[in-house]
Amino acid sequence: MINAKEIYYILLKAYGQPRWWSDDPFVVMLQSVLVQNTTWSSVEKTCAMFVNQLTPEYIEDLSTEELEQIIRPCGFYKAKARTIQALTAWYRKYHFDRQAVHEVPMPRLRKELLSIRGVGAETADVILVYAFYKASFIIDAYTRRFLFRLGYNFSDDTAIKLFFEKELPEDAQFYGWYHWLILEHCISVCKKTPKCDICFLNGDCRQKLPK
DNA sequence: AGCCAGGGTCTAA
DNA sequence: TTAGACCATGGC
Repeated sequence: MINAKEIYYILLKAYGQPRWWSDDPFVVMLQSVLVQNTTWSSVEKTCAMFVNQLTPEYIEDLSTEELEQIIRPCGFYKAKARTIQALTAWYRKYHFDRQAVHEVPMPRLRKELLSIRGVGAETADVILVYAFYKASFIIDAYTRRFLFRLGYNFSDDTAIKLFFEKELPEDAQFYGWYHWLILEHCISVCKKTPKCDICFLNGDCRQKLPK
């Protein structure tokens, strides 16, 4: 069966140099919460309303109600507003300094993020990788479906994480690129065509996961 | 019209 | 420890 590295190079060849989520760590934090169980287009529209004021200082100055109204189109707006405020407060402890966060060991950082209500495994890993360059492989719905289409049937996310992390170099940039390629594949191909050359299973890229 | 989206939390068994 | 209910809006 195809392994994690082989998958990466197939995707790389198909889609080219992957992009990074955002070079701004706070944008990554905000968007990773907003995108929870929501479409990316809603996130983009919401972020456009901030008009270059997507800074932690600006968010801090908003009342909870104001923040809720701004992010409303992304759904679950009460929960997400609370989470964004908690994340911002967490980042303040590091003086909004990316380097200061980066210096903290990954496992401790991950625990800190997971202790924030509204931040689960995926959100924490997105923030770790794309905002702070820490290597923790990101598993989302696309990753699960993609692997299933390749013929894998993992019991849970722990097994998936191991599948990637045991074989790949412990490299945040690599993890970030990998996740982006899976995304690129699922959005550009799986959603638009009934078949593709990369997913094997029945040749149907749009099928849902069992259970 | 109903289903789904890059999730997370809480609860009951 | 796991399955299911719930959170909410917008797009198709």
